[in-house]
Amino acid sequence: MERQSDGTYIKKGPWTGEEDEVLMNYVKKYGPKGWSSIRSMGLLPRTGKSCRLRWVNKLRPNLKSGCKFSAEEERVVIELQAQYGNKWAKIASHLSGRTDNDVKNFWSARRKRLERILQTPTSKSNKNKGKDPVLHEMPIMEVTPSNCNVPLEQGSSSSHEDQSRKPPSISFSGNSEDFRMVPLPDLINPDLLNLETCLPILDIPQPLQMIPPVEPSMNYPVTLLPQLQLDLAPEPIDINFMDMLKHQQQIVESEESKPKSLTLTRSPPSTVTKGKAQVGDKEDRRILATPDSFFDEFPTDMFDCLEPLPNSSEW
DNA sequence: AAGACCCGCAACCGCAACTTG
DNA sequence: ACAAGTTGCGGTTGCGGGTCT
Repeated sequence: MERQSDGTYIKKGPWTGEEDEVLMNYVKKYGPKGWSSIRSMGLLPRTGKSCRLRWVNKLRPNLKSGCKFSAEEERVVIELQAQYGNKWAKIASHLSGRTDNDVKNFWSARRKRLERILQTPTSKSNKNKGKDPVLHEMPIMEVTPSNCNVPLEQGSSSSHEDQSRKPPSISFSGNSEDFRMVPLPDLINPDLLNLETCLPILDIPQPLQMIPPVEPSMNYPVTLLPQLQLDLAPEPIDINFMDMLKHQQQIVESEESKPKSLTLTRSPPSTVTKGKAQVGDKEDRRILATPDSFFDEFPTDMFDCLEPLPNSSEW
């Protein structure tokens, strides 16, 4: 309780069931408005702000409170965050049953996880060995916005302009000395965290997963990151981000157990592609890894079986 | 068993935008 | 036009539960 200058008290902290009930009754009677009058009417010793927040975040009907974000919701948040920035209310409006607070908390938790994973050196990772022994040191895949197919609103991020001038860059290798470590500030850049949206191959709709693994000798020029080749294996893919990271880590570890000469860089041109993909220099090979170029390499009719994504009103 | 640490979540705070008199 | 009140939003913090040492 906090005493106000007018002698009244304002309660803060967790809400009780009784308070919730009073608030529900108020909304039933007067609608979700006039929040300040709840206190002035003497119904609750809470500020109007507090009442509104409680209603919006916990008492509103059709909320998915306590329910973890699904892979699809995660994907939507990531795409919309890239598009709108930290406009949590706007993003939440695309997700039924989610509040801006939910989205905000989800995003910050996700960012913290990534920062930890991408930043933590092997020696420190022992702390987590009980929780997740698979995650020791992650190779960094740096993906710039220019190779993401996420539509960007004008002015949504000032950093995009600079980054778009750089060539698309994906640095990935099984040899630790080949890892390109990205400074933390870059990692925090949300655009660089959008691995799912930057690598839509990992978000393969179900029918596509039925496609058999691609052989390097096939006629279709295919440009795959090494882990993506493995990802095309018949087993189902969980696009949950943490699972994806674990999956990549397992691949890295299995590759590391092979002779040193076998690195995780993509296969030599002669074994990978033909046509425009048949290039040798580092930079061109990076460009080949963009999502667009990846799909461009498939026969145009192979996506006929895919259902279009539902629009946001259907979510 | 106890303390340290980590993590998710609920709630608060400050500010900006909007509304009303 | 302006001030006061209200609402909405994004950032931050503190608490409680779970896990590890």
